[in-house]
Amino acid sequence: MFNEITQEEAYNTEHLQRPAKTISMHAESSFKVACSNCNLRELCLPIGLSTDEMKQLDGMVATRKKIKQGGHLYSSGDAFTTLYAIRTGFFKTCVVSEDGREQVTGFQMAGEIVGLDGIVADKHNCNAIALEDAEVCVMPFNHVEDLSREIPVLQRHVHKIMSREIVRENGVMMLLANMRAEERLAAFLLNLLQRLHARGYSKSELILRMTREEIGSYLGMKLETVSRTFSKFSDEGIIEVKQKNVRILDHEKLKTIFNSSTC
Amino acid sequence: MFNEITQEEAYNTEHLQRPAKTISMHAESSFKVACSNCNLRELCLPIGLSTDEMKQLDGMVATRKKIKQGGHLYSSGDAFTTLYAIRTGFFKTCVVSEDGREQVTGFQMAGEIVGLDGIVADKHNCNAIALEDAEVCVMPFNHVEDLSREIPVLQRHVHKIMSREIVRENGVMMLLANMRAEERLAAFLLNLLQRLHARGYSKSELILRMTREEIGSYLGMKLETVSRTFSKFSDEGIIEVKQKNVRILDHEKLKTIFNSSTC
DNA sequence: CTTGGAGTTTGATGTGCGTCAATAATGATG
DNA sequence: CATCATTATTGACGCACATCAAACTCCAAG
Repeated sequence: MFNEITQEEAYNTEHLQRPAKTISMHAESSFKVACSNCNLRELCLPIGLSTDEMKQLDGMVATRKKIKQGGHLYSSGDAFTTLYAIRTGFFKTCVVSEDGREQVTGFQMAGEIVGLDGIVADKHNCNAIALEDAEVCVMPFNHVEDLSREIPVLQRHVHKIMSREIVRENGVMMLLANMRAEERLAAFLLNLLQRLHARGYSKSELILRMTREEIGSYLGMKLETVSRTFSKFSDEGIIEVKQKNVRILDHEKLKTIFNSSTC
Repeated sequence: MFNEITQEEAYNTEHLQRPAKTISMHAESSFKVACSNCNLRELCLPIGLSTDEMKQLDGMVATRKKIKQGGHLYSSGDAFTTLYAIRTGFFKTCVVSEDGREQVTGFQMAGEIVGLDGIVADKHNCNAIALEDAEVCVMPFNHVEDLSREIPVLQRHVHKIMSREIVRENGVMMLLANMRAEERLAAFLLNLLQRLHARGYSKSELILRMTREEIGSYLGMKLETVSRTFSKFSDEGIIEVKQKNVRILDHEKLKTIFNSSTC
């Protein structure tokens, strides 16, 4: 039987020293908006910063900004001025073609940086939309660049973040061009699990913040196929699915599906 | 979108009367290896450099390197130390999955930068393979970073190059996830034409440096489908195809195919 | 010249996923 | 609580592209 996963349960595992609640309490508390105080600094910031450098960095975040579920952090065509570090909540980024087709290009969670698409043309190339109520750190890009020139380890960090995005998208291209529906969904789940695990969440259950249609868009398949594939995994005892709640029953089998050329 | 000329590239168009052959002759000549002498500097380098800054930049390229057709500029897993600017020739980059499936992630030509995938993990994530005899400028990444800290306009340029790659890959994701074979091939041809045109080549003919299989890998379709789609375009009087040579007869129709939701 | 291999084209057939449609589950709202 | 909109599930059917197969072109080596 599938017991419903409450948010609290899913968000609270033995690995999690800092549950999300605490983070948002800090945000409301008397602490200054400063990276050096931030619970997410291991995710956002480079390691090996000196105390002085950390102090310099505290100026990087100009303000914080709250976005309601469904709200746009930025939209395609908006002038680009800042990057955003996600503090809480879940986002999707998507491009829209001339004829109106939407393509989800990624899902982003706490500690990840969005807005990099805007640098090349000084305007954003996609929409960033909150999939749940969220809060971000606003980092004016000029400021990031100024600090990068002062702090080489930050400079390298910025380069790595951009390179990581390039490599991620290479992986998505492989996924879209070569893999079948089951492999895509397995890859998607494993990727989400791994990133959530790095944030202290369970390796065996997760709550999907996005709809089947959004998953489908990202994976290049129709929502019906996403649903069917979930059902298939469920029938095979690999996962338990109840709407947005997913429990992983056979992590190994999921991995096998992911990198088997079952053709 | 996918085939849009970026602001940065657009300004080059009028300046480039010289075909690639002239460039490689210069490479053999007595000119010192220096960006300030390079015919491709409008493609590789930021605009608005002072004479002093240009002089500083001349140190960026450590050496040049020739790669024979089929040779690897770098391979997946290789230690990352340098970026490469392509001087002459044509490259493909491709990732290989654990089970051996190859995915072409891009085709690169003169003036474009390869190697960005290596930054995040200090080792390369893909193979870069010459599709014809080629020459590249070797730019040690430490050096690029050092100079970026000195020259803000170079720093911004590096960021733009990486952002451009991210945006390009967003477009490819749209292509792979949403478009049908004809749209993909039309997009591919238009993109190649636009980039070649920015380098002084004809808008109405091109020579494909890659095989049908490589095109197919990039576009997420089988080589037979690539071939059939070429034949279809040919039957419809949109292009003329003779092996690797393609002549565009109806540029407008190609554009229509590209962004029509013919569904 | 001939030979062989790599690349390409084209046809016949199969299939994974899209499309269309009906129903169910869920959450939001008054 | 009832109502409605959104999201998800499931089935029946069709199609775009993959697969399999054969022949053709081109070019390099002998």
